[in-house]
Amino acid sequence: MFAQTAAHADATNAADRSFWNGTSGTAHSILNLDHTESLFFEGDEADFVYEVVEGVVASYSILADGRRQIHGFFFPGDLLGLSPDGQYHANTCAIGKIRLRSIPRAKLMRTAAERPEVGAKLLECATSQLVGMQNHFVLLGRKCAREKVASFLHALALRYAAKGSPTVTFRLPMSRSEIADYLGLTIETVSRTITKLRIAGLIDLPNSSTVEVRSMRKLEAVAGDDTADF
Amino acid sequence: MFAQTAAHADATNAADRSFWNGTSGTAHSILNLDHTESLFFEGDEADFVYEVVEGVVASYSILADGRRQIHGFFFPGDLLGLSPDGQYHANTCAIGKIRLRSIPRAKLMRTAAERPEVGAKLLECATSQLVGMQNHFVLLGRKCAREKVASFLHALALRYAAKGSPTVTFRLPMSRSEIADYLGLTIETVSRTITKLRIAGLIDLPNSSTVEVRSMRKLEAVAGDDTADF
DNA sequence: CGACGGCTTGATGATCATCAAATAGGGTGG
DNA sequence: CCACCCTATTTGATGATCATCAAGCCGTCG
Repeated sequence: MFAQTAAHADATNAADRSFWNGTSGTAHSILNLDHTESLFFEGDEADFVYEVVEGVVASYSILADGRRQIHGFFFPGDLLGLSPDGQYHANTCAIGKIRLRSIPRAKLMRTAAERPEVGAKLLECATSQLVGMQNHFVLLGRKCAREKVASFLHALALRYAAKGSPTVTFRLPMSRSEIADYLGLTIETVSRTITKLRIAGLIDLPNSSTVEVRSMRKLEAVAGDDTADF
Repeated sequence: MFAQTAAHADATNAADRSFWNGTSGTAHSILNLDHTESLFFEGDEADFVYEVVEGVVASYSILADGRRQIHGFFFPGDLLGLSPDGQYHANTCAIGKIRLRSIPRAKLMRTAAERPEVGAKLLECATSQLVGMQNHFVLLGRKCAREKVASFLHALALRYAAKGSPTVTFRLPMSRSEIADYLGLTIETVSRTITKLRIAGLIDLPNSSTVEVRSMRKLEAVAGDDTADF
C-alpha cells in the first residue's frame, strides 16, 4: 500500500547500515526538514534521489483549482525521487520532522552501471513501488469510505505491529487532511468513518492522533483486500 | 496516464527494431493471444517480462466480491510483468488480438548486469510507469466522472493523434466495462458521460466504439490536468 | 429474421461532499 | 501554572453525484 523499497522497513535508526550509504561513490549528506517543508516540486531538476532515514514524506499533485491527491507516504528505508527524464513529476513535503539521505542522481546512475547489484536494487525499489501503487488503485477506484479507512489503518498497523500481536497502538504521523487526500475523501468523511470504526469496536482513539487497533482480524476483514484472481 | 516505457510509442509494426529484441541473449519468441485471453495471473511465477508488440493488454485486480480495478492499459512498446520478487502481482488479459514479445526474466536480469544500458532502460521503463500511475491517482481520487472520461479520451486521442491536428478520430479498443473499471466508474456512468460530451459538441461517436474528437482544446480543458504546484 | 450481448437511457436511492457549527487539544503569553 | 486562543477534529444538516435497478435499443452474428 505505501511506497516500499522492499529493502529494509526497519532502517529507522540505522542510517549507516543502509544499502544506499555510499552507493554514489562518496558518503552522502544527510538532510533535515521540518514539518510541511518541501523537498522538491514538480518540474524541478531531479538531481538527487533521496532515502528517507527518519520520519515520513508525502508525495502529491495539485490540480489547478486546489484539489490535492497524495500519491503515497514514504517511510524510513523508502527511496524517493526516481525520475525517467531528469525532472521530478510530483511535489513532496515533510510530515513532521524528517531526515533524508540525498544521493546525487548522476553518480548513482554511474555506480549502477558499474555495480550490477546497485542497478538491480534500484529496479527492485521501483517495481516494489509499482506493486504498492496497484493496490492503491483498487482502493481509490473501487473501495467505499469504510474500506478505504480500514485499509489505511490496517496497513499502518502492520507497519508498526509487533509481529502477531492482536492489538497494536501507534501514532498517526499525518493529519486528517493528509489522510483524506491520500484516500480520495474529505476530512469530514475520514473523521466520521474513524468514529464509526471506533464505535464498532475495531479501534480505539486515546487521542485524535493515536490509534489502538483492537482487532487486526476484523480490521483486515473490513479492509477487504482479499483478491480473487481468475 | 497510460503505462509507458518512454521507449518508442510507435513500435507497433516494428517488432524487430525494438530495443528489447535479443536483450536476453537470444532471439525472443513472439506470443499471440486472442480477445479476453489471459497472459498471467496474480501469484504466478514471474518468469517472463513481456513487451507489447501489437494490440492492447489490461492489467487488473479483482476483489473478493467481484469488483474489478484495471490498473492500466499497455500499448505497443510498453513493458509488462516486471516484478520485485519473482511473482506477478496483477492479472492481465488481452483487449482484442495481441502480439507480445516474451523475454525470460532470468536472462534479462543477467543481461542487465552485463550491459548497463539495458539495466538503465529497464529502470527508465519502471519509473516512467510510476509517473503515469501518479497521474492516474489524481484521476481516481480527485476527479469527477466528467473529468475522468474527458481525461481518458484525451489521453487516447493524444496517442492516436497526428500531431497538431485539431480533430482526431480513433477506435476504442476497450469496452465500456473496461473503461469503467479503469476510471473507477460504472458502465452506465461512462455511457451517460460520453453522451453528454457528445451533446456538448466536444466529441462525436460515429458508432459506439469510434470516437471523433471535435475539439482537443476543450476536451483537454475539461480533463483539467493543469497542475498547480507550490 | 431472430436472438444475443453490449450500449444507452430512465428512475430511484445511497454514499459521500458541502456547508455550518461546536468541541477539543495543544501551544503561548500573562 | 493557568487562562486563552488558534487550529484540528468532530458532529450535524443538506444536497449533488454517481451507483443501482430496470427497460429498451442497436448492431452483430448465426
